[in-house]
Amino acid sequence: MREVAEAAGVSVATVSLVVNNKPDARIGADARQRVHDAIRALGYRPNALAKNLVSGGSRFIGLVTDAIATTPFAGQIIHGAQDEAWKHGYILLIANIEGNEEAEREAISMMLEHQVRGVLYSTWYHRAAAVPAPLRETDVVLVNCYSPAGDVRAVVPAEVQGGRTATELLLREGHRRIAIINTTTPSPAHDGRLRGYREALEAAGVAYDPALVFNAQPDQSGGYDVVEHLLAQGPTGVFCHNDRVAMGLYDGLRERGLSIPEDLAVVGFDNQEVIAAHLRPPLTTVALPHYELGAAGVRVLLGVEDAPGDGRVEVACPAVVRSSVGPAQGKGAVPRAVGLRRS
Amino acid sequence: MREVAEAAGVSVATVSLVVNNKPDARIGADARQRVHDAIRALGYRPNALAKNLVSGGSRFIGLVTDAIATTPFAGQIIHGAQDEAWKHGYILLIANIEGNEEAEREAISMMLEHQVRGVLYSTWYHRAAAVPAPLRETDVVLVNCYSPAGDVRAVVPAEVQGGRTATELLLREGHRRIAIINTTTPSPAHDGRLRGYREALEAAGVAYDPALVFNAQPDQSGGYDVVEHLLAQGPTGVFCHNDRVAMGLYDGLRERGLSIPEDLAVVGFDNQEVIAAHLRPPLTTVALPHYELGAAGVRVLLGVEDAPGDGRVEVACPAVVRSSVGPAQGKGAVPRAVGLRRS
DNA sequence: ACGGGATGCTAAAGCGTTTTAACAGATGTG
DNA sequence: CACATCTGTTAAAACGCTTTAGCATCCCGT
Repeated sequence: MREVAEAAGVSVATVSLVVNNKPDARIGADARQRVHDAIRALGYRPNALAKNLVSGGSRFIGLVTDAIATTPFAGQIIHGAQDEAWKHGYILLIANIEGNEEAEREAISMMLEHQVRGVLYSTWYHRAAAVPAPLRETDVVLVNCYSPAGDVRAVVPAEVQGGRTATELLLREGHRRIAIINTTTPSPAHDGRLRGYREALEAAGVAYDPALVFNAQPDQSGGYDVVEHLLAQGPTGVFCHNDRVAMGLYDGLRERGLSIPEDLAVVGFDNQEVIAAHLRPPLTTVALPHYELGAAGVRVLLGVEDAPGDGRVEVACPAVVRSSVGPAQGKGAVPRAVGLRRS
Repeated sequence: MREVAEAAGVSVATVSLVVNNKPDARIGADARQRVHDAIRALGYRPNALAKNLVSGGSRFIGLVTDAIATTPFAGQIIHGAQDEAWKHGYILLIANIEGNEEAEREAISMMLEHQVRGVLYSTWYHRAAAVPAPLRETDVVLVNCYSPAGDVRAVVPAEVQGGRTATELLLREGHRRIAIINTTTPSPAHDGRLRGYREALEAAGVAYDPALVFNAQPDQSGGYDVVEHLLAQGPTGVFCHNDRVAMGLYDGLRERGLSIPEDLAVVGFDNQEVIAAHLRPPLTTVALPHYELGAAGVRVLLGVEDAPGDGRVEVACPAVVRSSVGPAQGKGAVPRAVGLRRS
């Protein structure tokens, strides 16, 4: 910068003024021009480090994730956060602490030392999370998790709305005997989606039948193993806890010569691209809004979007309609294959 | 820091010396203790920004990716890079430019302005890439892509070794009539894997039969659509360009009542967890070492691991054995289902 | 008792910016 | 023509730290 100043025959103060294009700076057109020329000639780049030092704060936002690795989802949270941060002139500092307490401490320290504007603390599946104490020193917002004490702002998926949406996908095609394959353990997803399921049923005037509620491991084998019991209840539609369960279900159904959606309409959850979009038939599902979660996280952090009174913002889980749901046929009992195709 | 100095009754210089634990600094035990106490009492944290300013460089490594979004893979590259960077005391600055030229320019500028130690430029699939000019101002290493001019260090997957490995997986179970379902367009993956396939065949003394080489869209539908032609050639094993093609193949085979691996042994490529691990039967495949690519990228950048003469390091693609490959049975023609199961 | 080497600590410069107060010169005003 | 105002520019302090040269002390050997 000093060099630029010399080359342009002005002071560094002037250079700073023109570089930052200060609105109330009175700089002559010619001087301004000379500075620009000098900058170009010398290939000058401002030093962001110094800039931050003097301004007292940085344009960094920290993102700590508990398992960027384990799941394709984490990538979307990062992506959403990164896009949104970028939009506001911020840069993401990411740290991924694979459940390692010490790594977590270090990561947080390093972020604090870099004077981050704030940090996003995210988990790869929706759950309660304890906010590490040092984080209290800065602004924090929880992403895809929440503090049971409710004392920290959080951005989470709207599980009950998602459950409702999934169920409505079936209801609106005339299905009345709708099963749900839930997970085995309580969690925001387990409880919320079940609640949404019941709400949708009630709103549609369909009685809730506990016999139609199944619990299974939330993966392919879980979906595969539950088929027998499921079929025994004669549903015409089923809402699976996630796409992988649906994938297992597809296999089980296929082995029995049953076809989707004719014999059984199935709705998944998560919208895990690789699976959902490419199953045969493509799976109708409800998306977990990971990208939005990340983006909303930085908005809340930056105060662009503000959280309601309780500091908890729920992001909608939108329906993704593909081809695994068709109109309800006949009723009860194990349905048989009938014509009527949907594209 | 000044406050700490006052509280401890020493100068800031002393505090600095203590904090950084300088080896050749002569500080009395008592003064050292007082400084530590003061630090604890005041909850002091060094300001990394200032530290970087004075040291002239930062502990940042930039990572620019072309599509963190599009694929679960990118996440692994980030993860590997982040872990390795962390290990060496570096922090990742990530920017994701969805093919947007301007975003790319800005991202690079911002990294340069932050005095990054260097940058990793990565693509989500293995291909040739042009290095943006401004990047020449710093250290760059290409990850999962390469500069055709060969003037920039690059870390890429070992496609031909991968192709060889995949083929050997089949060969070693006695298969001799092995088909390959490749992509339709030339690319490092297309060419390299085919070459590996031929090398493996040759090494095993099996004649190369062009009729066994198929080209298909590299996704489920591609795999599904090619089944007919494939079966017409009566292979006992097939090497698919990727796991999604294998997934489509599974569907086509199942519809024809054929079973895997008894009627046809199949090997995938990529090791896309969600698919490979959960297909029925679980898919034997060859992994694309994304995590390693990211990690090796920072190692090369930091000079911890040095690239060979041509500046190109190839990372091995390891076999991931699951259950879709069994011993070869009978020979030629469309095989019929036979007992012999593998778990 | 005295010079010399350790030992313990500090003053001050410097890193690359931003920002504020102030100055010199030009221009307008009464 | 003297004064107030603008206009264009700059000097200098500040941001929080590192680092080097140097200043006192103190201890030791003689």
